[in-house]
Amino acid sequence: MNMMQMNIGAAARHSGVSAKMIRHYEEIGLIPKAARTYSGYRTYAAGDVHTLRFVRQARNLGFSIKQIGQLLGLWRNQRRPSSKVKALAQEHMAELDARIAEMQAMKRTLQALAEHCHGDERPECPILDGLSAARTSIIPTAAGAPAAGAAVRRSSA
Amino acid sequence: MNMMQMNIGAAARHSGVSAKMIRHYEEIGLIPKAARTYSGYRTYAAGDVHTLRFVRQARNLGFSIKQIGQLLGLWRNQRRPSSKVKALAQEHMAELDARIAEMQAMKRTLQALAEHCHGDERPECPILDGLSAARTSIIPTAAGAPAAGAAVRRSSA
DNA sequence: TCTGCGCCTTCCCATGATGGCAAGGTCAAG
DNA sequence: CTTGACCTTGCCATCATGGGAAGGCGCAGA
Repeated sequence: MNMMQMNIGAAARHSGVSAKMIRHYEEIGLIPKAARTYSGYRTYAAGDVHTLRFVRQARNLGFSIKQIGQLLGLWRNQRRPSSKVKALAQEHMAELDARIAEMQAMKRTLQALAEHCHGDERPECPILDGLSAARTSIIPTAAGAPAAGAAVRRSSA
Repeated sequence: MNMMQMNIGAAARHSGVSAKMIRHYEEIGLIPKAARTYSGYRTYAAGDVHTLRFVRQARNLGFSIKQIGQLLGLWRNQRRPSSKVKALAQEHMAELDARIAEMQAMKRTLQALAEHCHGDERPECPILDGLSAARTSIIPTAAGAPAAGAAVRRSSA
């Protein structure tokens, strides 16, 4: 048995990246096209799985696909300056900070409204009052955030 | 002039919700279908704009469209128990906390890796080393988070 | 050898919230 | 009437991911 070559399912299991996403990453050019068996099956070697693991780790840290593409380029480049990698990481950390700050601002506002809500059978509710208030006061512009319309919203669940 | 009735553009300006999104909200049933002029233009009264403002404030606090639908229902229901509103708010705050914790975990891991990166012209880089490490250690499962594959990712910006 | 099961392939659709563009109708002012 | 601003609908794109269908491949057991 040749453990050095595996099908996409095994590569998915070994890398933690779903087969679905492996195909997707290949399609968008994030990773090189996989070798194929004569009948069309994609085959992966240990090195390919290593790359996939790298991608997954980067996703776990919240890097975008675009950023991961850059990271992969640096990873493969033996003559990269580590300053470029660090810059990429710091840029991403700044994004994280901005999003964290934005969500914390939401949380604070919500908390303030909820604190005064009795939360009983009566209809009076400062939360609804706050939401229907004319003022734009709500959301005090999270420090250096993407202004009005943007916002963070959903994840994936 | 009848300030009580306006076209979608004016409603957008007065509510802070784009015309595009107003149509979208109507289409998905979040808000009732707007009245139309005989030639097909949507018309909005002050009350409609108030509703739109409510929706925007809720979006600004990060509520999902689904949750906003529930909030609107409670808002319109004069016999709502404030406990339901509060529960909705607290549920959302918990989601926010989870996402904040997840991103903070990413930030911490990234920070730890970056701290040891020289960030100069040399290729050695603990950040890349960390990403290519075999360990799954990266991302210490943010408290009560959507496990492995999920994660928070992008906003909009 | 036939059968069946599990894996693989591609292709299309959906999510959530939003923006953009295009083709065409409407309206008010000049 | 023309012009320009505004409206209409409809389709496409984003970002990362999952779901499912329809059909091919490969191996093992009867």
